[in-house]
Amino acid sequence: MRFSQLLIPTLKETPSEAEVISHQLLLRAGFIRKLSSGIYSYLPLGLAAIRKVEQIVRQEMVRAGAQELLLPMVQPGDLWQESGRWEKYGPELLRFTDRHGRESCLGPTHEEVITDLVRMNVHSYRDLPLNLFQIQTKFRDEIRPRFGLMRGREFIMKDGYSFDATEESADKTYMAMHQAYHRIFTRCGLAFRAVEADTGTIGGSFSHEFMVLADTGEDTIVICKNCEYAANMEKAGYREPAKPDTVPALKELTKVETPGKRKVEAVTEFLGISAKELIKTMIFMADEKPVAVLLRGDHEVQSVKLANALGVNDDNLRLADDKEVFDATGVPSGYLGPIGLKIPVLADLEITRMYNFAIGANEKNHHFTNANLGRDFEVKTITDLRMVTEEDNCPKCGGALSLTKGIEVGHIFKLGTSYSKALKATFLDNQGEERPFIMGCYGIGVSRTVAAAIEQNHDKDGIIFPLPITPFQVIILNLSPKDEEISAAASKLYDYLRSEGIEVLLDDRDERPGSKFKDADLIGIPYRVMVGKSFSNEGMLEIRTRADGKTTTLTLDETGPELVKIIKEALA
RNA sequence: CGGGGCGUAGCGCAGCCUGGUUAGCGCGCCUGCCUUGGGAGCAGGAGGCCGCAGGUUCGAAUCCUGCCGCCCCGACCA
Repeated sequence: MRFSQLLIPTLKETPSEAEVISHQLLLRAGFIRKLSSGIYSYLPLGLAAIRKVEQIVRQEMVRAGAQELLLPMVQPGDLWQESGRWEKYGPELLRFTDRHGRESCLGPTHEEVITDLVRMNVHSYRDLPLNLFQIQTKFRDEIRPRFGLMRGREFIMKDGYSFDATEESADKTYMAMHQAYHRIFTRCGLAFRAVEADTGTIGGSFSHEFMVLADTGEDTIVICKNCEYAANMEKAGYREPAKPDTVPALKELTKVETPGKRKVEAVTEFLGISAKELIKTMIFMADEKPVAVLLRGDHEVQSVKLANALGVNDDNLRLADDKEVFDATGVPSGYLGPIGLKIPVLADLEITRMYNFAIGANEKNHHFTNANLGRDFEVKTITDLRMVTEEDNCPKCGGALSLTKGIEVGHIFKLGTSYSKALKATFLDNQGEERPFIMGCYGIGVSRTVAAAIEQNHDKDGIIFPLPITPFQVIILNLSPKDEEISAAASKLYDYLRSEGIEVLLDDRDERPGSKFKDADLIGIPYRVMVGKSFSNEGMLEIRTRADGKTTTLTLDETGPELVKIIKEALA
């Protein structure tokens, strides 16, 4: 394509609305434009990058045995009523009524539709397993869209759904998808980790998130520095340290006055102890009923772990406010402790390794010191309820853990039979018995992947596209469009590369060289060829790689084949 | 939804506090000259319902009220 004919509205300045780097660069490089909050138009370059990712996704899905179809975006409310999600899904589901008064919605995901399709058309184990996917624009009325393509309301997603007859087969499918995802993100040239994710209240057996490692990621993930272990915070475990051989002597429980000392920091400072020698008592409202949670002073609650321990939905769990705390315990917050508490109490595992610790006395302005579990109070439910820290060790190998940020670009999920049961989607097995399909679902945020790639690959001058997902592989800069000799050389190279199947952009604009260099860097095309002065003087062209700025000087006849060679090798 | 911030030319901003002629600046855009290896220079030019609607005032971009939009922080997710 010729630059002069493409819509590439680059910007010299950064629009103030863009906070993260991918958003800024996508805007500046003329890849996207915002229409409305969380809704973007994809301009030619942006679309080209998206298509590249789509193509990789498509190839790997098909390679893994999935087949592509395309499902409707507008979906009848009835189906969602049937699955029970019309009520459950919440305001993220954009609902509307059509002219006949039928309730409808824009598809944020397609479990209902695909399950309906399969239940109507697949009836025998002989037709299984079945793995279907689509690449489509999704709409989720996000509470807060942000970061450009990273979290839009409208976004392009690959969603796949599998149907198996047996657990073994379903697990095999899951593994195949796990591998396919691995290949996809590797091919996209991204640094990523597959992390274990929480399966939530749906109760599926396993789930992995594919996270691109980037500082601007919205999620914190835990990775082992030593082995392959990786998990998100909701799921991350740790290796329990060995119990000390000898239990220290239990000291006498003592009530001390701690006037006005409510926060962990204030209490520990006042008592002259560390936060590791104090147990804090937090009150949560679970389904609007109060529960107390015991944690070591310096630890933080992991709400999903807590929700799972309580058997409630994460959405229905929140920290109690001061009034609720007082109503539930009769004690103002800040002086709570497990001794004599009338509401259900859960404790984090860590407290079983603590002795002679401080706790609230359930009395205003008082705490206990030298409290001990078992002697002074009992807790029925003791389990892992906290955020993992970098002080913890890997649950798999015992190595050091590190917390890093990631962008979730893919999520695979073994669903089991929750949807097939709800929608009565069944088949006959080889014994003639009716069984619900065992399902899995597999998502990839395609537009988000492009944003994530940019987060991971850029410098002060702009984007540095990985070759597999770049909108163009080569950009030729005609530095003197008015010079016939130079223009002819640029065109010749352009034609040659195109005939070799190379995706090439020819900057034929009547602009000064400086602007062309800047735009080429900004757009991030991996290889740049300069045709200018050195061609008219010495008959030489320069190839420059965007990533490292290295240049090679070659003749016109050498340049084309050299580029073809480099690109073919890099993509092999 | 809770908290914070912002709406002035395509983009980035000043002006607003302390109302007063024709609303500025940089970039971009158009024309001409000139220039051509890292966003040149000169000259000329186009482009604004100052987010919208009310109100106060002789007079509102500026003060007041309401609404709308956008961005950031939290809970959600590909």
